[in-house]
Amino acid sequence: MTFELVWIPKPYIIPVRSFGLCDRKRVLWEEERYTDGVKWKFLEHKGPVFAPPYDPLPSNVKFYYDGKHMKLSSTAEEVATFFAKMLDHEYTTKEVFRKNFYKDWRKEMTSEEKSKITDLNKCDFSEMSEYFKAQSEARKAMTKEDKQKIKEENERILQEYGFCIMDNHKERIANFRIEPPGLFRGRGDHPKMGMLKRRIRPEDIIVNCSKDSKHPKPPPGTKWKEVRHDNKVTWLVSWTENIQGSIKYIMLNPSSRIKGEKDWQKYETARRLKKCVERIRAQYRDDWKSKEMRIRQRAVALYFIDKLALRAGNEKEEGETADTVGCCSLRVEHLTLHQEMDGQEYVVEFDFLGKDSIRYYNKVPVEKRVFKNLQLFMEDKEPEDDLFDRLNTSILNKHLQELMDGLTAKVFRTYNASITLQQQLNEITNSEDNVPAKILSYNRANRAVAILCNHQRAPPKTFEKSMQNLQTKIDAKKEQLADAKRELKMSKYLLEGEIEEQLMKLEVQATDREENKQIALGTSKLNYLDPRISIAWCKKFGIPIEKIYNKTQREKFAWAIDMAEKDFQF
DNA sequence: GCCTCAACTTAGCAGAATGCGT
DNA sequence: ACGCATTCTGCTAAGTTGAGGC
Repeated sequence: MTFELVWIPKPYIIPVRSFGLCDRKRVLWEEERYTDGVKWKFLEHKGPVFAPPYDPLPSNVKFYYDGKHMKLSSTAEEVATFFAKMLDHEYTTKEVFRKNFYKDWRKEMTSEEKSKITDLNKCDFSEMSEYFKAQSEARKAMTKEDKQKIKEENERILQEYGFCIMDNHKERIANFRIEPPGLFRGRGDHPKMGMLKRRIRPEDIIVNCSKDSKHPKPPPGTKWKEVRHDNKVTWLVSWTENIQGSIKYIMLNPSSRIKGEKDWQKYETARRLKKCVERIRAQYRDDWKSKEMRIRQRAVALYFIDKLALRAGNEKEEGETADTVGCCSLRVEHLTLHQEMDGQEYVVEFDFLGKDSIRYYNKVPVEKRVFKNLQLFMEDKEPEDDLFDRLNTSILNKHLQELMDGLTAKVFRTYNASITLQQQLNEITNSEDNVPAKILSYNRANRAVAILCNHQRAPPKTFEKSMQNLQTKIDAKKEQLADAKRELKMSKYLLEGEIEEQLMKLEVQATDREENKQIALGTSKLNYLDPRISIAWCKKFGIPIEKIYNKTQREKFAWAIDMAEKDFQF
């Protein structure tokens, strides 16, 4: 997969090799393409910003064990403060959380502390907790000047550590701050919740930069674990985290050339799928009849991935993470088959926890053949058995690769999300509508995608109240309109028109908010919807892009803003 | 064919920043 | 200008993918 044109983002330093086309307003330059997985030729940065060292509690803030004051060693105290800061959270009451915390906390105690502290239930962190609450209040109540000082200091750190130079471009770094120590809280029912996430030191850090760059310096008196010069990868800094033993990275911001180009490429792959998706669908439908079990399973799984936008579903190590599944890892217990339901034939009821332990619940009528296959796959199995016992993501992706270059399971999610947005926009946008009504249409199209991808959120805590407030405003506006109609003034019609428009705007807002109660639009907007669709739509209907994308999003999608014309179709 | 691991994308949430009505 | 509501941003967990070792 190569692209002749390379998009060059704005903050470039020296436009080397800008001999290519810079046609009209597009900012497309022809630049040397790297081959063999080379990601850059020059990379210079200042290294990470470490978490501030532990600041011990003032002596009047006490910890009590079994009702008696006990002075903790600095190390044990630090870990205790992590717990104290979470005291108001429900999960500090969970058995698993407490058990994991206690086990890891003990490791940080002196032998004396270990012998004294033998029961977490006898530990009283409440004074510590109150202290932190007071601190947080004090921070909120700071004077403007003090707040301004902190802001300026943060800005200074950002300017110093938040940027790097990669191949003539000054680029923003995404996460240049090292994750501070604390207690791990996974999502959902995580077996490792409460474990101590340890402090990262310079000795844990691998720095990646180019040989000919000014290397980042470790803090005085420390050393990096390693400095390497691997230009086949995009990260600047990495370290191994102690909870799962996985590697964490510092990488570039989504606004960077390297991320933007990858994003562009992702959508181009999805557009190539568009050209052959009907062929692929015909194929998997045909495969439902295969005499080989593995092929039938593959075909039904692919059908789910395509129709329901399920994730691939890798196997996970039991006991290491929350019990969640995707398509290939579905178990018999996650499906219920209904020969007939609510007047529909062959209904499959899905109920499982997906990524981030978000529940997927759906009732879907399927083709008779799919239904019969599912019955076959579930025959003689226990609820906890795999539905697709002859399939995994590796087999599936190898098959997909044969169907189309660059095709993997996740491309279907991107494709179906983007094509849905495009179709919805084409269908429901009314060119006669005013701007707020058009934006409601846009949000509805976006919502259709979020529902497809099962992007949920907890309803905002203030939801009911905010709906009420809005309704109050609407009522007031209606009254105002009635008043205006009663009055006989020169400016009557002008005024009426204005109020009607304001009322309409409020009503649209109320509809939008209500429909969005449990739906999260952000994820699909950021990761699944080809931004060129939205930008073209804005241009076509005269909607300012700012109404659709905020500043961060406009930076991330700079490539698309540069290249999409009003007639772009996904 | 497994399995493991590195590298990268995708995800929801909490707290900070901003906006808006009074 | 102030206080609350809303939006934005940062954070980091949790996925997917492909390569490489046996």
